[in-house]
Order: sequence, then structure tokens, then C-alpha cells
Amino acid sequence: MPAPRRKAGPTDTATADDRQPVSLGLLDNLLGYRLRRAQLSVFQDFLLVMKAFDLRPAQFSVLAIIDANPGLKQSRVSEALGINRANFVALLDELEQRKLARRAPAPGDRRSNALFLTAKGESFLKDAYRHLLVQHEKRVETVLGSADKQQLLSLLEKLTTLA
Amino acid sequence: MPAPRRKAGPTDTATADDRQPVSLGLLDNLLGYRLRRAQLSVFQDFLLVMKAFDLRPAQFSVLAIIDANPGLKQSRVSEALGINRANFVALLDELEQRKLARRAPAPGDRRSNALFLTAKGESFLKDAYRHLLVQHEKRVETVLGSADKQQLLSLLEKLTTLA
DNA sequence: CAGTATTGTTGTTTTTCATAACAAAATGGC
DNA sequence: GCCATTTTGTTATGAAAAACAACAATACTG
Repeated sequence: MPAPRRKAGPTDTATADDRQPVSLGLLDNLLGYRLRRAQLSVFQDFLLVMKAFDLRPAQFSVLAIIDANPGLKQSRVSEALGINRANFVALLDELEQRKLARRAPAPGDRRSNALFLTAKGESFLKDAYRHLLVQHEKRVETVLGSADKQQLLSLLEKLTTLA
Repeated sequence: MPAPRRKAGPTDTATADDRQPVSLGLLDNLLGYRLRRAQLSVFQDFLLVMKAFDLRPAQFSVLAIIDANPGLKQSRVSEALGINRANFVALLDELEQRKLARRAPAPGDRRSNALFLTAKGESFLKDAYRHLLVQHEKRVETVLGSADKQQLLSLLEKLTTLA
């Protein structure tokens, strides 16, 4: 088969060409799609910024909840974060191995663990949060504006009550 | 060991009690956390609503992009959706097996595939989208209000340019 | 033409997430 | 107090999502 003459020009088909921007079509006003892309971007930035602390979003959230509710039972912590309790075990194991959190016997219930931050965990969380504010949230507010950020937070809160 | 007297009253420790609501602590104004929870809720609702069509969010997004950009090359589709091209293969395979999309030879490049929806794929997408509007987005607007939804979409768009 | 880059694909690994099962302990009916 | 049921933490397992490396075929560039 002879090589067909190409270089026929960009208008010889009705199909989408290469250089023009891709249309989002139905996705354009689909909230779930926009939400996912935004969340991915923010998490990616979070991950980058917190690489210095070797801390992923889920780990940070666990430390934050325990910090704000010391002594809370394990099942209540995982429930508050929407993490099922089976998957929560390994997550907590690692935080405990790193001496950031600890399981203590829950008063009055020998099945349960009451969770606490260690002293190291408290200062670690404080440092991590400060770093996050300066490096991460600052960049978020650069692209959003701080009034818009508050607005966005309240809109997202409404959404979470959906399911 | 004798059973210790319990029922000592809720104020005998300084630790968090059971029934009171769990504080979010540092998570309260952390955008990434709120974003993730909201996205999970919306995807969960999407999944529930689209169970009738056996269509997951990623699959829907692929159909929508092809529909809006017929003939676009495979690599450009996956790139537009932020899906790496290796993982895109199986995704597209399934849509092709279901006769919703098809790979065609790309004019002028024998490496590439130009992607199209089949006739069945077009009507399927249309039906799915209509169903989605009625069952899913309607519920979203119930909790948000339609003005707020537009506001939210534009805020999210800004965020996506972050990473 | 030679070297380099791109495209689609396969294979592998790592996360993430949901589910089932289980032992120990707590709870509630009676 | 006894027995059935429920809760808690845990292990194991599998599905789905995502990242990475390698490769053959093809395209591009000097």
C-alpha cells in the first residue's frame, strides 16, 4: 500500500482536532466532576507540602480528631471520619508505632480503646498544622481569596449532609 | 478481681464522653477535608442513582468527553480527564465491549485511536444524563439552591488550577 | 538515515475501600 | 443470674483506583 499523501490540512475531517482545547461537554456543570478534580488538586498539594512530615491527609485527620477529643473511643473516631473501623486499625497502628498516638484502656469498657496523642504527637501536629497553614492554605487563598474560601467551606458543609 | 463499681457518673474523667458531638478541631476550616467529605457524599449519591445504568463516575466522564469531542485521540481523552493512559485502556475496553464507544483508526497516525460513541452510546449517555439531572442534581440543588450551585462550580474551577 | 519521542498496551505494585468473620466483652430481657 | 443479642477491635480477603516501568509500533527531527 502506497503511503497516502498527508498534510491534507486541518479541515479535511469533521472530527476534533489536536490543538484546540477539549470541551468538557456534559461534565461542564456536573458538580461531582468539578468536586473530584478540585479535591484531587488540593490533596496533591497537601501531599507535596506534607512530604516533609511524611503525613497523608487521612493520618492528619486522625491526629486532629484525637487532639480535639482526647480519650474518645476508637470506634467513635473512625466513625467521625467516615473510615470504617476495620481499615482504621492499620492507620492507627502506624500512628502508634511512630509514637504520635496511643491506645489506652477505656474506663468502664474493657473492649474499647480510648485514644490520646502523645506529647510528641501534640507538638508534631502543631508543627505540621503551622506548616500546612503557611505552605498550603496560603496558596489556596492565593487562588481563591479568603472571603471565597469561607464561602466555599459553608457550601461544602451543606453538601456533605446530602448522603 | 472484683467487678469495680461503675456508673460513677459522666464527670469522673476529663476525657471526651460518648454522646456529645465530636469536635472537628483543626479539620474545621481545612479545605481539603471538607472537599473530600463533600466529594464522597456526592459520588455516593451518583453511584446510587446510576446503579440502574451500571455506570460509574469515571465511565460517565469518558462518554461525556468523547460525546463532546468526537474523534479525539485516546491519549488526549485520558489526559483531559487526568487518567493516566495505562489505566485508561481497561476503562475504554469495557465501554467498547458494551458497544457504547469504539476505537477507530486515527487519520494520519497509525499509532493512535480516534474515539467515538456508537449510536447506542449516544442515546445511552443522553438517557443517563437525563436520569442524573432528575434524580441526582435535583437533590443537590435541594440542599444547595441553584444560585449556590453555580457559585460553587466557579469556586471549584478556580481551585482545580492549583496543582 | 539515525536517534528520539509518542501512542497504546501489558504487567506489576501500591493504595484505598468495602465486606465477612471472629473472639472478647457489654447489654437487655426475663 | 442466665441467655440471646449487640458492640468493639481485629484479621483476612477481595474489588477498584491509581502509579510506574517496560515494550513494540509508529512518528518526528536533525
